[in-house]
Amino acid sequence: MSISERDIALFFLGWRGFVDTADAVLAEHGLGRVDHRVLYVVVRQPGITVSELAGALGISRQALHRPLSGLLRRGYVTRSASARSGRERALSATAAGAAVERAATGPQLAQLEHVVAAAGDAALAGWRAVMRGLAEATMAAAPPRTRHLIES
Amino acid sequence: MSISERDIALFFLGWRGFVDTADAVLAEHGLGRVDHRVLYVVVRQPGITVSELAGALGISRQALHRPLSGLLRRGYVTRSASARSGRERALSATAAGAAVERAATGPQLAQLEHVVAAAGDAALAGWRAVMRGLAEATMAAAPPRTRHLIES
DNA sequence: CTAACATGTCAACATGGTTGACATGTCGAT
DNA sequence: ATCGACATGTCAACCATGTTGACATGTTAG
Repeated sequence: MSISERDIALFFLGWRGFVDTADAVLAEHGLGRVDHRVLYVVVRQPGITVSELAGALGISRQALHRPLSGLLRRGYVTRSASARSGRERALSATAAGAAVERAATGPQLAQLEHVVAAAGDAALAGWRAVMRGLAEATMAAAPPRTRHLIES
Repeated sequence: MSISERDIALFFLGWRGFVDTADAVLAEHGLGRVDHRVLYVVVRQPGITVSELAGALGISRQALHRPLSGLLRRGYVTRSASARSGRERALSATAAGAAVERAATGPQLAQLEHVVAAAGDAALAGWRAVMRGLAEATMAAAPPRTRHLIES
């Protein structure tokens, strides 16, 4: 068994199906994909700085500015002084922010559970191994906080 | 073993690593991600119609118009009368179009091969099973030609 | 004190997508 | 033969997400 060109289509279609699941929920809250990604990281890495967050998402600080401002304005994220340094800001999710993140992430987890229930635990292990491998290259250039997202 | 929240991050990072691989090549040719997707499908489904292509990519006919015009102008894709019906157009890739598609897809296949060489064939089988499951929901609403992309 | 650093913010622009509207040509059914 | 449904081409206005470049402000380290 070896790699087929179809695996590329499979990857694309699988990713699309997965993303669509969250999009449906996010639309009800007037949020976009970026907002979901920001909330996802901030919920799991409370106290993360702006630069670290931008690095984890793989976008520039300027690209982060608009969506982050929106989340701050809606009260989903708070920005406070960092404990380490006064020039850094510590970002955290509010209860409301964590709730909306959970609302978007939950269905995705359920979808994965459903698929794995049919495919088996061995399939999940294989899926993780391949995904880890693919993420490696990108991870090397990413800030430390990024790695925390997928490691214990 | 069960689904973890980290699997979502793993999925995102894996997808990003995979897409970045093709992006690097595409940038050298002055093409974008859409162009790659269009070429990928057209190469594998020669004679596909405009509507079918839009459906397979999951975008509107209007969204397809700009990138497709560009690919026609550059001579990567041809548009001819359909054999079935005079109101349909049959899209096909030229030799140049197939070449640039191969240049972008090749490194992605190599990356997958590399990862699977380390993770093992069982991991690949598991990865495919999970991806197939995730693609299912989306596939149901997609045109028949879409399914051909991942089936024999 | 000064230079490096983290941040906030604005502007101009690229890419990829949406909906709506309208014209053209073709096919099928009456 | 006409008429409606269909596939397409194309334009416009707009949205979401990203880029680079520039510049201001406050903070920390040497």
